[in-house]
Amino acid sequence: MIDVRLLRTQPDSVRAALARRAKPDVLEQADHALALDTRLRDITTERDAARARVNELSKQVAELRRAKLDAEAVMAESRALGDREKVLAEEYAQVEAVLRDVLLRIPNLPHDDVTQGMGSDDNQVVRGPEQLPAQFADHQRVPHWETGATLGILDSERAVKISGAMFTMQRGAGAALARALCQYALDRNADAYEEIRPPSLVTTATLTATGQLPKFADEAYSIERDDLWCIPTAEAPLTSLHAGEILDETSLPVRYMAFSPCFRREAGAAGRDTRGMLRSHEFDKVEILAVTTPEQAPAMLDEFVQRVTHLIADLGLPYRLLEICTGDLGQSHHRSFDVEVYAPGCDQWLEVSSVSWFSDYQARRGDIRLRRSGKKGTEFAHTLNASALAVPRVWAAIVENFRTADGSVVIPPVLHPYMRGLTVIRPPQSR
RNA sequence: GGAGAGGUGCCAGAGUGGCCGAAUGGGGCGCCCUGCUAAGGCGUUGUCCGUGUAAAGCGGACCGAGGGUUCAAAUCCCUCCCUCUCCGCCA
Repeated sequence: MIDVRLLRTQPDSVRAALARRAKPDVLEQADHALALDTRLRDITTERDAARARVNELSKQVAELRRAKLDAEAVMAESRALGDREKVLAEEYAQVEAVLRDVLLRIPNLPHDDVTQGMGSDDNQVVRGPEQLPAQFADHQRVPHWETGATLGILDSERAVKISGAMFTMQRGAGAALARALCQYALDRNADAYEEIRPPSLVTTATLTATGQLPKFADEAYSIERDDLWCIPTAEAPLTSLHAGEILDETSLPVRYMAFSPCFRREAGAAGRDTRGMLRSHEFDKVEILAVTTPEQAPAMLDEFVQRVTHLIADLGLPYRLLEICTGDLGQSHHRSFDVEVYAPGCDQWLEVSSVSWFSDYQARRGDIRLRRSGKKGTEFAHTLNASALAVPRVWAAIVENFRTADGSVVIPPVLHPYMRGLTVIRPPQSR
């Protein structure tokens, strides 16, 4: 949520920042919010004045009663004011609800350094190779779903039988590889990050804090009977870990990491990436997340980029780092980078991580604040997160990049400790 | 799922309609006292909204959440959530 007071006091600069997102309806929403805010403050003023008078009259009634005098006249005035107050309170609740809904749908203000752009085509490659297909051998040009089926490590058909389209299932060494990737990502960050095993089902409030609700409800699985949602990412429960709390400045930054399943309806992606493991309704991911002071945030963003890229680089996968432009920035994002891995078999750059800084946008929604020593009052914290490792796409990239001429897949050495001694996944006939 | 108990400030805990934003104790912070420590004395200690250039001040709200009754609600009524105990069920 953006700061409504900032919108109130500096509407022009807020509008200018929002305009950079190249989404025309956003400005209309901002203007709508501004109008609602004005109305709400008018109501507040009148309602508080009425309330103040009622409080005063109530004291008079008490005094009159104690003096054994008639209080009926005072009570009558108070009654009338009470009626007026009730009307105002109703309108207040109504306006507030609409304002809240509008505010929840207004995206975050992009950081000044984010490059201007209309969409994903304008994202800038910050680091890494422009794709050079020639350097890949023919035996690497086999899509992972083919290799996976041949090696018996991916059983998409049965996954579909069990759960329907866009679910996947790994078997044997393939299942071990998926789990190894999780373990690897967790172990690599355990030096500074507390491991959390969060719930996979969360409340509406939790999913609202991070920004998935209310605007992207269609993307999440809901469990209506119990008013719960399946998490689309561990970002949701991790961010709400400190919801409603006031953190001491000296305790920041706090760093968390979590393995979790992620559930996505992929409502807008019907027909896309239907084969293999590039897009599915359920996948595993290791997420890292930090809550910081505003000053700590930029350095934390750098730390996240470093950690994620090193993690990928040490697997031996070709990757590149992109800075997301204003037109492609997610709703909650203040600034973000994507890490993409090249998969030669399907000839695609696969997004395996998104590193994001949310400024105080999520913290305001989730009410995560910090207190500075010696200073009165509180302020909103900053949140950042990154996928440390999105399992299926990295799995796919490994199977494609490390496929050898005989159809085997060589396991990256950093994963050997987690593979029960297996270093190469060989075709059945040569085992 | 059934029965019972309970949710009050940083913590413990009092408060059953007005003088309660809330006793008391502990903790924290500040000052004083003491050679040091211990003990002690005095003071102070929440959040949010509106108003205000800001501070001060003023007004409002907050005793799990939401609604209701009343001139007036921490206190009475209703619904929900959560915690604890016992029973049942279960990994």
